[in-house]
Amino acid sequence: MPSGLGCALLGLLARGEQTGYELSRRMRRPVGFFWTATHSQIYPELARLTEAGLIDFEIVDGAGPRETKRYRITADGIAALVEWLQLPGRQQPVRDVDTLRAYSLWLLGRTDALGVVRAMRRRYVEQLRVLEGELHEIEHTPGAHDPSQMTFGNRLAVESGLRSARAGIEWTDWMIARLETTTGSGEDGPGE
Amino acid sequence: MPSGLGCALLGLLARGEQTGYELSRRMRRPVGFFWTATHSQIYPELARLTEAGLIDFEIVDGAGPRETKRYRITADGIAALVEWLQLPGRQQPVRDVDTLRAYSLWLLGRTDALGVVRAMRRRYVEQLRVLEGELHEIEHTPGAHDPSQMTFGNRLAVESGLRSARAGIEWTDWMIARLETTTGSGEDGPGE
DNA sequence: AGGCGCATGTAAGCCGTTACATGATTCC
DNA sequence: GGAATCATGTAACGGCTTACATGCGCCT
Repeated sequence: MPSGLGCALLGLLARGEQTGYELSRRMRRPVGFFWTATHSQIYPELARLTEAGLIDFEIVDGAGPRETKRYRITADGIAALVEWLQLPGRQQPVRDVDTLRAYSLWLLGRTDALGVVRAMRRRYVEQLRVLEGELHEIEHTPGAHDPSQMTFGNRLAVESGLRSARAGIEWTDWMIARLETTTGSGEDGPGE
Repeated sequence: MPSGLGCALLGLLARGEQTGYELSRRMRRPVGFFWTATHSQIYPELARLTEAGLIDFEIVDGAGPRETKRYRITADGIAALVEWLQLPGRQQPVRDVDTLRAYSLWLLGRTDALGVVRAMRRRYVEQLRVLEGELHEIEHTPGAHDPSQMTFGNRLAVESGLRSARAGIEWTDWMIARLETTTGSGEDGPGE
């Protein structure tokens, strides 16, 4: 069974043939909204998937010191991806830096804490803006409403990101309201 | 500057003295809601933080083949944590398995896709239930409304998790509605 | 007698980040 | 002439997971 990155690459190649370079660009956008990887991870992973028979490639002529390879997913690759989709969902490890920061935010004075939270909010707002642009593009492409078309998969992923970004904005707004209105012990920060 | 795990441990020790074992339990719950780590990661990290002077320990007598150490955060440790809190928020790497799956969900027939999405929904509902229990506990402890008390930090983290879980439920509900109502090409799955 | 909780560590291997390395073509 | 894009790889290092390893005290 391929790794998370392997399945991300299979998911991209299920949409059509692509070179390693094209895959690494698509891993930045749009896949980067929910899974990140750089080319130094992608090229070795493509070699592993090839060895496992889940993808293959043909050499085309390109502009570099090395051969340009155009990758394709194989029937075995499609089967592995479909099998992975249906695996019973084990609890995925969570690593949320913003929440980790919030957990220790009581150590900061009110002014500094507000600064940190407002900076977080700005990032969520920016992310929402970008994803709304993506959704706008997707909604005008054919197949976005047909569950058997790949565009539908793009739409599902964007809808997930939108809801995460909105949840982040609501959360930071809630924190800002708490920090602005509560008086606590009447001081600006932990007692000193 | 300590790693993410290092800052999680500093955040726990800022709340009071603890042994490595106690820290590893607290990393499962409640910190596990937003940052996961096992004891095999925690013990080496505690050694690194000790060497950096951010924490120290005293040996107490315990029940094992090795000495039991009770860790404390130092003044340098508090300073490092406060500095980390205020770092400009660089874009954090995202790795969301559920969204990655949704991205390839168009490969499955409608029935199978619904099964996958309903299983995801069940996990979000369960997580929401657990976090609502946490919130109930926290709200009855003193300091939960005072931004300078550590209980306030606990509350911020739980509020983050609650919003994520609710966003997940909304997202899966939206997908379920789409999969149930749309007819697409009139078939159950990609054309074969 | 066996299992669970307390308590601490090491080792192997994979995953991920950052930096190093090369070289053609195209655009400014 | 220089920067960006196309195109592919390797190396070093640190993070993370899984498994191995030990041993006391308490409860059933």
